[in-house]
Amino acid sequence: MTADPSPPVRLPEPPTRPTLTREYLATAALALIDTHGLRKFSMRKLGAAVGFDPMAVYRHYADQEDLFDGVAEALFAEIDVGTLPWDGPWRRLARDYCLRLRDTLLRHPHAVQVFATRPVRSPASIDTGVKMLTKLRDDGIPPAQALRLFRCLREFTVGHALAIAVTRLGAGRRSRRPGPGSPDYNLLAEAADATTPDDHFEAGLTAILHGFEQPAP
Amino acid sequence: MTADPSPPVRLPEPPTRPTLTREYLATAALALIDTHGLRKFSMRKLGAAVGFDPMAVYRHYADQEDLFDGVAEALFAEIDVGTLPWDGPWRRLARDYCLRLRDTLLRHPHAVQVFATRPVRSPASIDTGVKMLTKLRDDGIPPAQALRLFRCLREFTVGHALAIAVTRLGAGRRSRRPGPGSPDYNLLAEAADATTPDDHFEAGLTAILHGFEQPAP
DNA sequence: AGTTTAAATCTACATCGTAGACAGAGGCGA
DNA sequence: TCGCCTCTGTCTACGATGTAGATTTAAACT
Repeated sequence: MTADPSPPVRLPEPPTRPTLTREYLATAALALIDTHGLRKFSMRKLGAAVGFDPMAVYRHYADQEDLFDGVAEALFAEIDVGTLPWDGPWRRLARDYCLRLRDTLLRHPHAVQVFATRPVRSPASIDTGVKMLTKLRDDGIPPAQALRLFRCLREFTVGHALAIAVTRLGAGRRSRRPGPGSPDYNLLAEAADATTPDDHFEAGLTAILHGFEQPAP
Repeated sequence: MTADPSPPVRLPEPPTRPTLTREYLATAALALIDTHGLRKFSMRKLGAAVGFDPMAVYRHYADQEDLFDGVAEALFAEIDVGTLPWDGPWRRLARDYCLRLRDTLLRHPHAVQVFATRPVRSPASIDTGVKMLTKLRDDGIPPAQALRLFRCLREFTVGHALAIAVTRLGAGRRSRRPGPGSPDYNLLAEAADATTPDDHFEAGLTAILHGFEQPAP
């Protein structure tokens, strides 16, 4: 070590900084959003957070909209659709897909609205759609009807995740819920006390899944 | 006119500029968002658009978040729940409520995400909730179960409106859908051609409405 | 009239998204 | 090997933006 004459100090490890990648930037952006919230996120902070120039991101994404598309893609990738029960009955497959989607989104409450506010058209997403429709068709469900079913499931699931994320994050920002005995303790407050904010989700899934059993007349 | 000595000129009509109101600001903000998009909206533009100082808005709303709460409230008011068929069967009432909510949101595609990303806790919204639960309870549905049902309906409806608004606004931003004959014309594209982006909505409502018929065991 | 108070205005600041010019490094044909 | 080209990252710059704070104006009340 001390024998090397020319450089006065050999840094212990040039901390492997090859180049930036779209994928890496997207996941880094997601991590930033997770920890500091969507409101505080900025392109410059992302560049700085990964140890590059604040403007470096623009070499890989045209603008913030483009970056957020990448974040949505990263979220979809996290669902890991490959490990879904593709060989089981289609109803279970669809149900598990929705549960996974919900869990994934709720793991990133600050990023849910990024996912919810854009149509995800990534190849991975399209492939999954094709695979789903193919399976349902093989089980006798016409693709058009299957697509309608999945649109329902997806909109419900995303709407649910968004609602849950938003109430969890915004908790405390507004008035507390009235407790029993308060003049505002109405039927709604009473019912809210008798439920959890999310104990309707699986029932909703079941309802949609069963409502689509019989094909359109 | 000319006899009045003290003011040199009497303006023909002081164009009725009394003071700003929270409500007026909220609807003006909604109008601005409608015409120029949420992205281009700013607090200063709102102040200027209503003919006041750019900073005037902050006298009535603490910050942008607060303003958007007001915008969501204005959207809810536009549903005009008072004219719903409160005397008909509850299923029809709930269905019409969802349809109205969807139509209202889709009339403001740029503002849907403002509505979707906050829990609306306005008095008007709470009153509606109480009225709904009361009606359902009178029809034999336990309030907790009714609340679960309405959460499903609401999340589905908002999720749907958001999805539709987002695809309509973003149309053209990305690759066109592959046409028949293209190598990418897969089962998904085929099914998409056989459906409209929203012809599943009413079926979804029906499914949820029927799935909740039998109370939890 | 004088005083209190709310509403509106003005100034100021840090930050943001993004455009555009510039720099170094690696590849590649000559 | 040389010169060139392209790709990535850097730097500077500009016009907004959200919001804090001091200041003015006008209305309301005593």
